[in-house]
Amino acid sequence: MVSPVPTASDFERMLRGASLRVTAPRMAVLSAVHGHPHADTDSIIGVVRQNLGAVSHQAVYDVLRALTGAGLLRRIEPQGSVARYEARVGDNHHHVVCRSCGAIADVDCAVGAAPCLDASDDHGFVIDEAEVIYWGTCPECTTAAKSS
Amino acid sequence: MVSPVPTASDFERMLRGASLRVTAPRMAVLSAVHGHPHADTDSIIGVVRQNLGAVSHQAVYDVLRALTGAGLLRRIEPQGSVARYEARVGDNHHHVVCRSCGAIADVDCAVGAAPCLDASDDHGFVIDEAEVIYWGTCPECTTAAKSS
DNA sequence: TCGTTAACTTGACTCACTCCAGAAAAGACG
DNA sequence: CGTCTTTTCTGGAGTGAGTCAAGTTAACGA
Repeated sequence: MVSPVPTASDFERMLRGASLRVTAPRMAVLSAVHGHPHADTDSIIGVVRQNLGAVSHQAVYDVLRALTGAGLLRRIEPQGSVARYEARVGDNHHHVVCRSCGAIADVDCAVGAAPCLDASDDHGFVIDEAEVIYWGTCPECTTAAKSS
Repeated sequence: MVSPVPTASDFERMLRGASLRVTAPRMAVLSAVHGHPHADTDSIIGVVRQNLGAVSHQAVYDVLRALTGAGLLRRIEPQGSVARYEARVGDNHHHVVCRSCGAIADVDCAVGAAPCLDASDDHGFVIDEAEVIYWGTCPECTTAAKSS
């Protein structure tokens, strides 16, 4: 794992490690996602443009797909929400989603280290990943609901 | 639980039980979803039209939403797929999705009865449901990959 | 420095899904 | 059974995330 706040050269190293060309849009996207976990594509475009000026939305979509494919980012899309991206990859962690405000938080896996990778092995599928989404209410919304 | 192959009167009972009016489109949608688990909206529209003749897509969307809200259907939408509906509700079960062909199968929960409802209780969220999606390769695609 | 090839720009387009207003049907009540 | 109220259905237009395609630009290895 790189340092908690990766620098430009960290990003560059990541890109080269994945045999991807190092370009300004890619650096900016990588940085934006590291700085704004669980951001949707639109927010990322916003952040990237703040840093770089004009970047086409298409470029951001391409970069996000390339980085996701290379394993540098992870794409999550809870029901009823648009696609979101996060930079925490490689560790098997999951998410809690607030039903009322859509907030997302990371949760480490409950059942040990590589926990939920065993289904009751049905149907002959070869399972390589288990994705868990917890649905609930975040502290803010819980408080708001109580006081009403 | 009703019989494995619910009849029209079962559907009617379900609708009335949910204080929903009994209409032909609703019956047809309910029957279509029971007969085609994990079908997407478009397929459902197709099946409904085969049985009823002309039905607006809007009606089907409305019905699906009403039935989902009433708890008679469950909506699932794995990443990269459009919304799908299934009739198995009430029991906490999960899904395996094939990465290559998108096939979906039901899986009972691995870790006991109401299993994964405990996250490592982070962030003060009040969790009411855990949704698990297993990603992997279905038997057909596994075979196809091996023989290539 | 040059050529190759991947990456970016622009702009049109697709497709699932939603919104709206009016017409029709279902259920309740006398 | 007939009328009234409420809910649902129809048809058509609209929205918005995401994609496709063609052409230009820039990264990087030789």
